[in-house]
Amino acid sequence: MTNRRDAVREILVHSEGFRSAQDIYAQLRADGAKIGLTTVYRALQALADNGQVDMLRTDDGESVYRACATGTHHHHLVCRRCGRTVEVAGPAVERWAETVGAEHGFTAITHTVEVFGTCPSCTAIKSAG
Amino acid sequence: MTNRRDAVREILVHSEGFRSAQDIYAQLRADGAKIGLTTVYRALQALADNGQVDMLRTDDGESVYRACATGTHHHHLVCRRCGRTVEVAGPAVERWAETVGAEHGFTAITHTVEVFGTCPSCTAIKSAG
DNA sequence: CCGATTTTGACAACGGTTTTCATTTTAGCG
DNA sequence: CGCTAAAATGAAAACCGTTGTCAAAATCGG
Repeated sequence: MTNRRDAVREILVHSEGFRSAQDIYAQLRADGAKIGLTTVYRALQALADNGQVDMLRTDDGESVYRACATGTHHHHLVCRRCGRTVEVAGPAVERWAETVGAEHGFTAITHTVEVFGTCPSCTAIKSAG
Repeated sequence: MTNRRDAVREILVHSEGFRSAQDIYAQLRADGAKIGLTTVYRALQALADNGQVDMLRTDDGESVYRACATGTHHHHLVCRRCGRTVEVAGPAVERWAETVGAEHGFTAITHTVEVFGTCPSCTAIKSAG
């Protein structure tokens, strides 16, 4: 049943930024849920297939997930210090990706775009410290 | 000594697109080189640290490397079938990234942009087979 | 309640990467 | 050249996130 899957999604919905599978699993167990790591992975995959969560790879190859507002295509602006995430729509990038692909005769264009930066709060902290 | 490291770089310099460590290792061995996988990894890390090669993660978490023409900032259009790579400059994306970052008060903006598609040759193959 | 189907989860397997550590190679020096 | 210290090398083990296996448990349909 989808009990466990909902539990997994709940975690994501109530999370600020991206979470890893292991991370979610740990929190679920800490919350007292009886769930296995395998099921967390399966739930995450199902959710990602459904477009209910976004998935991306961190620089060290770990998959991280985030519940997104809609199934609409969008990108992320992620604070590299606190992990805070803002969803950003980028018609310009979509078009650019399509264009450069087409210019070189490529078809079935997809693209990954992630923007990293330091958010306002963390910028303040940094300059203070 | 940097003998092995040069061998690794040679492979990359003479390669069209991104290559994986294991891939490079296999070619080196096929070429008759006496080199270990460990050394290939170490060479690749050193090269990447030096900025002599670009490194990125594929969607399935594998690290792939490529010798780049210059240290100039650019992106890649990668054929998801044969791995053929085209370097593309994208002033539009650069500006877009800066803009969305700034809009949300983020500083020290960086971005990762990779475009994937099926190259002309592979598109032909696909429709043929 | 009963059997069929799906879901679950402990555990093993997998695959790429990194570490370990003993051996080999190189550099410095007389 | 011979010697020693330091660096590089590579085979194998360790790591770690992820995926597969398979038997047990939950759920559905009748």
